[in-house]
Formats: sequence, structure tokens, C-alpha cells
Amino acid sequence: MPRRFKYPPAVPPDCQGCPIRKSTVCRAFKLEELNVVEDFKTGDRILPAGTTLYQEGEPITELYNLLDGVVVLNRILTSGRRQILEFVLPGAFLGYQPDLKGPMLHGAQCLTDVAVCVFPRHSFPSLMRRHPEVAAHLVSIKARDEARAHNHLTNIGTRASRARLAHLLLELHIRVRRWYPTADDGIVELPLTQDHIADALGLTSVHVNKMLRTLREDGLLRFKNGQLNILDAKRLAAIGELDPDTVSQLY
Amino acid sequence: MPRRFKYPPAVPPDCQGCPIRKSTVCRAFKLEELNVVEDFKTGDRILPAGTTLYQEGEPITELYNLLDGVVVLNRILTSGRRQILEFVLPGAFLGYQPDLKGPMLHGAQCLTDVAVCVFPRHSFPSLMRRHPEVAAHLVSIKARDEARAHNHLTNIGTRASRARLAHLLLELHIRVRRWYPTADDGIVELPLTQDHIADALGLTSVHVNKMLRTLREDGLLRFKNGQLNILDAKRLAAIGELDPDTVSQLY
DNA sequence: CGCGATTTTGATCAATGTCAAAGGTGGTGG
DNA sequence: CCACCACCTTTGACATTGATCAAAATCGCG
Repeated sequence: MPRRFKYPPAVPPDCQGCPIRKSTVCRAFKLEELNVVEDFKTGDRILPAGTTLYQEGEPITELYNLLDGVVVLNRILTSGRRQILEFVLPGAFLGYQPDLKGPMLHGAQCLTDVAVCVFPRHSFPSLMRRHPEVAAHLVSIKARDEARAHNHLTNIGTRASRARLAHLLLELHIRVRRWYPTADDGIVELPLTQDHIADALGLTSVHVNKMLRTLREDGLLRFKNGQLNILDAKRLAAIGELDPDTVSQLY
Repeated sequence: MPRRFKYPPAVPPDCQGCPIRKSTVCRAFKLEELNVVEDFKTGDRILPAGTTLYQEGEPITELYNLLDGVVVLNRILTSGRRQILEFVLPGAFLGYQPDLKGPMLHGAQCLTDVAVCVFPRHSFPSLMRRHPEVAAHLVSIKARDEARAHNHLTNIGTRASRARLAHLLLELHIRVRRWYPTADDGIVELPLTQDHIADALGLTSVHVNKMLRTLREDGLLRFKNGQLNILDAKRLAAIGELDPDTVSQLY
């Protein structure tokens, strides 16, 4: 149903070869301690695009490291409206929330084929107790996630639709390029529909479409078939009020 | 300049008598271990309403437990627009961000006279190393802060102005009542201007004013001179789509 | 080739912002 | 104790943004 990346999702042979080892909680372990993680983890899993990783409102029994692919976190209201909270790229640690045993506060969907590394949820607190470095790293991760949420909040709360869109696309461009570098630096694979963008920004997809057109007509970018092509990053950053100094703390 | 609570801010005589001991990182210590905190902390401080606790863009050297009073966290864009990220009540732990040494990603202002307990910033990581329980609790705190930011994001992104306003006021009513209970359960002291509310919700204060009027005229609430009086919580919750189950994980 | 999902466009409408001015309110200093 | 002042609230007229509705065009996939 949804789009997929050109590349199939990759699962590393072991934790030593894991490409995201340094960006998630596993960072807590030195190379020679990685057996702790390998003993702890439940296993790896490959999920096709469109899969629900976990559902809002349901308790779950796992935690996830995103190894490859793109996931979206969202909340759905009784009114039927959807708010996309975050687009998640490899290296993220998913599913940790204040009440580990409570119903999930948000849902997670795979936008592409995805590879995850699965941890058991119930024994994670004891892992943190046995290995305080894990807790320390999780603090950093959560602090950064919070900062990203604040950034997103600021984008929606203070900017008009055109600026809002420019800001989001630039940000995604920077983040995706980091994990999925491409031949042409300006072009990046972005597996989103205009509907996703609209629900992330609190706009309608019709309006997003119209704003995309103005940006295209101004020669700033092109976004078609899941390909985002940034033509004039500088002018876009001005329009979207993107501050590179702030951004650097977020990724 | 700004409003103040009727009561002056209170500083506890020692950590044992600290009213927020259980809601912040200090929770990591048993009663008889509290001397660790007392040795670690820099001291307490009382700040008059209107004070800037720390400024966006500037590095700082401290961390704060909010003991008493109300603080607001915000970001200000070059365009001059302000986004209020969160209204902070006693028990919060303030100033921790991904890059502890970097410039603050947001600013913090005192809405009322405030009492804070000050920690040194540079030695906090070593405190976490020596006392892993601190890190564990900070994980919970940050996870909850993130969930709150997601909630706020959802409010701004998915609801029309009237519902947005109803949602925020109900939420604040619940939170403030918890720390500052009043004789009449429906009335609560809320030291905000309509400008604050507008900047929290991504609306103009003029529009907030008009929506407040409709809520008042419908007999749902009254908000005047920093007093919020909820007259019909049930109907308000319906309008603001407030889900009590979700809320419970957030406070 | 045909189908479902997505994108694109135009016409119209509703929600929210902007501007401007008048009325309140509490705090301060004479 | 009064009067003034700064800040906040309230209101109305009008402008603009973004939503809604509907239909056609396009795309990816089987």
C-alpha cells in the first residue's frame, strides 16, 4: 500500500556490525560488552511497509531500536483527526513512555519496509539498574526527543503554512540525507504522501499541495513521487526560519 | 509587572521537609540518604515574578528544581513570534537539555514569585554516575515531559481554537489544583494573561479573548484577573476532547 | 490495461488574523 | 487616599489564510 525505499531493509549480522550501535541505548556498551545486548535482545524483525509497529491505546510488551527504514508516530483523536508527532529514522529507540505498562500514548506505523531490533519491555528497567550507562544514555535520548517535539511545536504554533512546510522539508532533508546519502546531494528519498505532511503540520493535504506548488514555482524545491529535491537551501532556510545552530542539537 | 500568587513562595527548611522531594530527581534518595542532595545542591533561591530564570540562546551553569510558583518555557523566533512550550508547576526539573554545555534551546520566565532549588550543572553527570537511581528517575521525568509536549502538539495541530482553548484550560485547571488546592474546587489561581494563552496555543490574544467569551456565555467557565473558574467540567471535556485516561499518564 | 491511491486544480466558505480604539485593573508615588 | 500609569481586556470592522467540496488528472502496481 504505501511507498517503499529502493533498498530493502538491512539487518546487521550481530551487534558489532550494527550501524546504529552508537545512536541508541546500545551506545552504553563497549565493543567487548556487546554480548550483554545480544543476550538481552529478543531478536531482529523485518516488517513490510504499512505495518503497525504498535497501536495507540494498547499496552505492548516490547521496545524497539529502529535499524532501517522510516516509521511515523501519531495520535488519532475521536474526531478522526490525526496528528503526526514525529518521523522516525534509523537509530531511534521506540516505545519507551512514562508508564511502561500502560496503554501506548501514540501509535507507530512503518512508512517503508523496516528492520527493528526488539527488546523485552518488562526487563528493561532491570537492565538499566544493572547497567547505569543505559539509563544515562536513555536520558540523552529522551532529552533530545523532547527538544525535537518542542521544535515541532514551535513550527506549528508560530509559522504560516508556507514557512511551516519549508521548515519541515528542510529538516527532513537534513535528517534523511544523514542516513540515506544520495548521489546528488540535493535529492533525497522521502517516503511520505502529502497527507502525511499535512497531518504533521496541522494543515489539509489540499493546502499543502498548493503551498508545495508555490515553492516549486519559486524554484526552491521539487517534491514528487517520494523524491525531495532541494534546489535552493539557503532561500528555503530563510523562508522557514531554520536556525542551523538549533538544529545541530536535535540530531 | 506580572501577576503574582496570593501566597509568597515557600522554601523548605531542608530536603526532608521538601514538598516536591517525591516528584523530581531527588526521589532517587531515601530519607536517610538526603544528605547527598544537600551536599550536592548549590542552594535555594527566591525570584520575583517577571524574572528570567534562563535565556534562550545562552549557556547556563545550573539546573533547577521548581519548589514553588509558576514558570513558563518559551522560544522566540527572529520574526518576533513567541511559542510557549510549557507552563511549569512545582516539582519540575528545569534546564536539562541534550547538550548540557550548549546554548539553551528555550528560555524560562517566572510568572509568579518563585522558589527554586539550584544544582550545579557541570557535576550533574557525575552525580548520575555515582547514583544511577538519579538517572533512572530523570528518564521517567524526560519521558513524561516528552509525552506532555506531544499532547500539546496534538492540541495545536488538530483542534480548532475553541476546543484548543477548552483543552488547555481544563488541563491547567487539573494540574494547578493539584499543587494549589482552593476552597472552591472549581476555582483555581492561574497567573496567566490572555497573551500567554494565545502564545501557547498558536492563536492571537484577540481571538483567545473572543473564544473565552463564547465559553463564558455558554456557562462553561469564567477567567478573570488570574482566576479560572470551571463551571461545567464535563461539557468542557467534551468540547476539548480531553481524555482522562491519557491525562493520567501526563501528571 | 485498469484500479486504487494520490495529486492537482478551481470555486466557495469559514475561521482566524490584523488594526484600531475604548474600557478595566492593579500598582505606585505623591 | 487619590490619581495616574502601564498593562491587560474587550469590542468592532475588515482582511487574509486556510478549510471544504468536488472533479479531473496522474501515478504505481498488478
